[in-house]
Amino acid sequence: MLSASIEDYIKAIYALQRDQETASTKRIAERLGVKMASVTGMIKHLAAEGYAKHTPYRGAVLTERGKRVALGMIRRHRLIELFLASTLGLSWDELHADAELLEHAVSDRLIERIFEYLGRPQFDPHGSPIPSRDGSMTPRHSSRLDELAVGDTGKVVAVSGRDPDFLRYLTDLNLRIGSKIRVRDRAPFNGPITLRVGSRTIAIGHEAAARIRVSVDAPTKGARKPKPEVKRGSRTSRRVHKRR
Amino acid sequence: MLSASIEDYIKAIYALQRDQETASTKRIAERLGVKMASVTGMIKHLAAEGYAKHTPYRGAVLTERGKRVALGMIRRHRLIELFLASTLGLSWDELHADAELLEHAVSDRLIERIFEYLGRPQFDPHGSPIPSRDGSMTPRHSSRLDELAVGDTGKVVAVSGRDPDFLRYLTDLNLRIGSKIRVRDRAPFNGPITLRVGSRTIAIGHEAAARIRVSVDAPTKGARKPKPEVKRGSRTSRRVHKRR
DNA sequence: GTATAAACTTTGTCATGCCTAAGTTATGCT
DNA sequence: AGCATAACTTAGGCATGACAAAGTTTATAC
Repeated sequence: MLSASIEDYIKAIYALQRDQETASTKRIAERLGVKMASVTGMIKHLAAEGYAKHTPYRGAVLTERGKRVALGMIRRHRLIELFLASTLGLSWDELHADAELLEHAVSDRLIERIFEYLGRPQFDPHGSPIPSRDGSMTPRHSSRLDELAVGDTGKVVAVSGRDPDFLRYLTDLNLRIGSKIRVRDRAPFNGPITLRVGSRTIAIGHEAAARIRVSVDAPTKGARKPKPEVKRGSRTSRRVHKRR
Repeated sequence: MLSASIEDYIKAIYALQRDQETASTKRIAERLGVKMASVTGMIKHLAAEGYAKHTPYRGAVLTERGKRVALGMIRRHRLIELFLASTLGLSWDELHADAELLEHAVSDRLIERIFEYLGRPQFDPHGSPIPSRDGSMTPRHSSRLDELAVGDTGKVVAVSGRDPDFLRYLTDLNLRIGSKIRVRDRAPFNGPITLRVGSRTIAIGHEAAARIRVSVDAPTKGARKPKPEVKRGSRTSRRVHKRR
């Protein structure tokens, strides 16, 4: 059995190396709230145990074995989140913290029971894919909201942050998984993006928009869809400023 | 925050001092699967922290503070068991082990959500009372099955072991919480007790019967209820021997 | 009333997983 | 190139929670 600490380190390295190529000591330390020296020590341990490879001063990379552990943890985490949401009705901003605690304590048997109970789900309450037992994930065909063009319509399929404040902010804007949206305007110079969500018109900053994944509808007749011109948006319309 | 170890020790001492007056080092060690030396050390720590009082060579007794912690843990444990049974449909022999792991990882917030979700329940799946937040428990008016007289009828309200084999044995006999039973015979010399359970007639040993709590029906007209003569039973009937 | 066994405590050790302080390597700026 | 600085590692320590070995107390038997 792996200790909770080891599991956390492996998860952290996995998440970091998804973005950068390699997980630096500093980033791991920040993520886990420990000092860099502690990370160095643990990385060595992980390397000795065959979960990671360590190139001094260059960071850590998971081995296949390490990745398997990481995917297992993510599976647990996401199933627990979905389970808590489905049964207790926890809102998406509350889920992460509790799942983080529980993921180390739930037996494999229980995880599989939960998996079956939920009907072998593919996605968690944030729209992230749940790895299967063998580590494969259903990929998804989605775009970042900040890359949509004016006039595009689509549906929110996932968000990529877990910060409760961010998630509550989205809830306030009526944005949740499944929300239908239409891009009304994109202010230039990375300004806010104006959206139609249900019957409301909202404006959202680029940073937030980049964390929202949307499946874009195929353009229908009559709808003009300017080619995905990412650099600057139209400057036509009234901007809406009611963030926060 | 208390460590999982400390919580386990406090729970163990609580359980032991419910039976004996005081929890001996040896019993605690057996219960927790650690060596006596470790127990001595931890008891000292608990005493220093104000959770227990330690009289050397005489064992440990919880303080009020310690009892409060213990009741909190029992509350968590039982709510988790009931939650897992209600949602995932785990059988009563599977519950204890998982609850034991989870009770250290579930946040207070989550426990209260579970409590509400379950409709503020009073009893867990084994019929044991769930302490309220302030530590009080609904007492129950029940008798040990081995103390019933021939002819008595009643309903199983609780069992006091958590051993999966024992619980599965009861399930095999059709005995579960709520089962209606009638005592058909009590063999002498602590022999088996013969019961009617639904449409089946079963025999159960004294040891097992002592772990089963029954709420006895008030005697109705026509039913003869010999005064609770515990020492020896009638020797009338065919005995049934199909244990195990 | 002493011998002996069982229960208990003391002392010293070990593994984890964290820390601080101090030293080393890599990088980027001039 | 040379040097400042950020990133990283090393070394030494500390707290927890376990253990084994050895010593002490209590209970029990004779």
